[in-house]
Amino acid sequence: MKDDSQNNTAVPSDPTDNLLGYHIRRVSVIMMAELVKALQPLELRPAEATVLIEIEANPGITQSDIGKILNIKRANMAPLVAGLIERGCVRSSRRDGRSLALRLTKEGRRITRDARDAVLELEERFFGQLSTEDREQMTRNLRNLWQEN
Amino acid sequence: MKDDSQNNTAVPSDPTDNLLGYHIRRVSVIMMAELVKALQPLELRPAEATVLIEIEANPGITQSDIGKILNIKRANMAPLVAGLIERGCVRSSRRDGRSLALRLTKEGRRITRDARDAVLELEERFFGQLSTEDREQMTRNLRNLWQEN
DNA sequence: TATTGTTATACTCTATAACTATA
DNA sequence: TATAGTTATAGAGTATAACAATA
Repeated sequence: MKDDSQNNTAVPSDPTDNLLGYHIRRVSVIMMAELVKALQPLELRPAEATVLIEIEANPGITQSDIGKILNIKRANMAPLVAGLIERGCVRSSRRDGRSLALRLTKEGRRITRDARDAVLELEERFFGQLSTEDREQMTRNLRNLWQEN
Repeated sequence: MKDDSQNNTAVPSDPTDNLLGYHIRRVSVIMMAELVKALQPLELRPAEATVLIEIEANPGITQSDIGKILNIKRANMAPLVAGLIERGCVRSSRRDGRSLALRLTKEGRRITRDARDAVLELEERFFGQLSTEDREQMTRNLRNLWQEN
């Protein structure tokens, strides 16, 4: 009944319909655009917000370790962190002669709380329609996929 | 037993662990990089391959309609299609004074077949570890998410 | 020798604006 | 007036290379 191999209606065929990768990409693009908008009032970009949240959860973490965790290159971490320091959100101290340990300032904690609220609100708005089971299963599967590849 | 709210081990906490959006993003980035590599031998970029596959499935489709379906702006479709025509993969004919109807050439059909093979091979390599049920459920959920947002 | 941080820079992708021609 | 296509261009994100300082 659902066989449309001899489909002669005017409905255009959609060769991407069964490609999981295609749908991941489309969701990712829309979601990132929404995230940019959600963080705009805080004057934070997604990478900056994620770095702040990572520092908050791991005070004293090294700049290079954050880059490794979040897959941000050293060369791109430098100006990003410099901006956060200049804005008074982060302070850095020498861990040894090379590494910089990062911590949030009071202002940094405030803006990080707002950023996390914005992220969680977007998560709910975007994925709230999914059942808890579907959501947990997708989270588990996707986490495994990127951590293994 | 699994409560680590009083965790005092050296394992760094991971504030992104439960964020579905974060995992979608990480998977998307890795997957797109793999797709770029998989299409490199054909000298196609992901957008070009997707456009070819769309034309193959809908011969005579309009350049602007492809852009609408794949979310590619007119201004970016123009040089993309021009390149495919110059390479002898696509031919365009006037549908009316404004619109261009696109079709694959013989060479275009060959390279499109190779591109689709590469895409499907990557899908299997990347998502093959998922159970059929999980894969279908993710596909369904993600398709709904981007088509509704 | 390898690692950390920094700077400069190039490349890709995507977005906007302006224009022509046609519906 | 709105749509289709084109061109030029700007911006964001990410990549590489080279360098200094330190382990």
